[in-house]
Amino acid sequence: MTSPRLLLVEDDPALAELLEFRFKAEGYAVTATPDGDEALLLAQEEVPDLVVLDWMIEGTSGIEVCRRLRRDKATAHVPIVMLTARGAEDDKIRGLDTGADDYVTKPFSPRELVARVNAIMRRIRPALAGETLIVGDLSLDATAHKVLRRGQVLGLGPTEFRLLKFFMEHPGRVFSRGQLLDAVWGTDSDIELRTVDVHIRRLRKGIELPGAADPVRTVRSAGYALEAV
Amino acid sequence: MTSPRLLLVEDDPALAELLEFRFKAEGYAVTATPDGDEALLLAQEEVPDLVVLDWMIEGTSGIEVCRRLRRDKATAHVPIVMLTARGAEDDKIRGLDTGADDYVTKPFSPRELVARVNAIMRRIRPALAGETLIVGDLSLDATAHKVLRRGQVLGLGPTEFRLLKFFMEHPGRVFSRGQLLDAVWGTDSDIELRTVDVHIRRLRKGIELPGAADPVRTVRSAGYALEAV
DNA sequence: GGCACGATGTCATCAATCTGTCATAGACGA
DNA sequence: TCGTCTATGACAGATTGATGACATCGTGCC
Repeated sequence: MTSPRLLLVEDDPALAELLEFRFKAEGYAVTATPDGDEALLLAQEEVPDLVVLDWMIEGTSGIEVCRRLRRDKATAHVPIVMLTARGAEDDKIRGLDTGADDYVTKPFSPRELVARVNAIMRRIRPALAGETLIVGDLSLDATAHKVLRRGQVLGLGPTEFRLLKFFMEHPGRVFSRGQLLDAVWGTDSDIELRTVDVHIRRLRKGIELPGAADPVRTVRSAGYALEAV
Repeated sequence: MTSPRLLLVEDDPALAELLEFRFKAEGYAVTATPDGDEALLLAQEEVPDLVVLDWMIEGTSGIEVCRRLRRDKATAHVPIVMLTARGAEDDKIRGLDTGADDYVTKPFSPRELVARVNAIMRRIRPALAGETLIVGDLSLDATAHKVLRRGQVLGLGPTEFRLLKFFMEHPGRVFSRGQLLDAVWGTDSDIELRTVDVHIRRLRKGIELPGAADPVRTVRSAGYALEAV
């Protein structure tokens, strides 16, 4: 399993280094930058699993970075943890309303920040935190690379496994073929959109059980979704 | 769509009342109790969408409640926000590690707590956090691409879906056929005005329910509107 | 090296559904 | 009543998704 990718945007070199060390110790793949604009570029290049963002940074301001991350479809759903100065109450709330998922007030203990980030990771990408995903009668253990349906072990190919995992991380949501290609195959893949259809079919075939409804919903002219049930 | 259900566990009557008031104002269906054991019973009876839990409460302690909520399969995935005393750093981290999703340190501003709860709701249940359009007995979830009427799932074609979505974004307003073409088909489309009539009919047929009035209003020589009801 | 095998990406084709237009019947207001 | 505007059923063409087949590629095994 790949480590969860964390983008750290912090312009105090000492603090940045400390946090990078801590997060790496927790098993995160950390990319750090002191600059807001560069952060946006990095986020576009490779979408991180979580962003830790200082409010007061060089270049584009923290809230602006937050807003832009939210505006771009690819990064719109990446959780953001803001680091704010103590007492700036309005800033905090504005941050949360802008789309940050959490904030931590300086000065903070690294342990606290790590605990908060872990809590969010558990919630957002349980598979990355070594937990079992459960949607309807499906359960997927990313660590063991195992998928069960009603207790039955299913045999899925690698691509179908990643596809199902992605669906289970966002149950109910509809994704276009392009989004699925980006998420499951990678943004740099150069693959026919129609190929997604074929893998959807393979996934369906892989998870079908007699007497159980097909949880993969086709949304004409929009894409596919995993039925939340 | 129903309001998100929030279970509030707080034994300070004044604070409990204040928070209950605030959360109700935000559109939550609040159930409040001062007692940890009762909280567990209530949570089993009707699984809430989110729990706000004071660390120091009568009966079973906060962390124990948290642990038990996590242990029970039905409530294992319900987000929990803890209220802790200032400075109890270890408690905070223990709380997060136990499975709480967030905590707020007393004394806190109700606005902050509400903002945090909203942020979590956005993340967890987008459908419950205002990303669902609701007009009368219709509800439309754009991310899941689903339309419900009185809880019934409706099957709409792509164009009817876009048409209804547009209407629901501007309930009550009358739009000419030209405006509808621009908004739903795109400004560069080159389509007969009369075609709108046909899709209005298809939309009506798609959302009709026995015993329910037609919410699409025809305004002679002007256009159509979705009845705000 | 040579072979078997599973995985993967593409195609061609079929079936289902959707769409825009018409012609006609019906409703409404003056 | 008349003229105007809307509702409706039918339809052919266009999209879109499902499916089976196939060539390729890499891996492990002999």
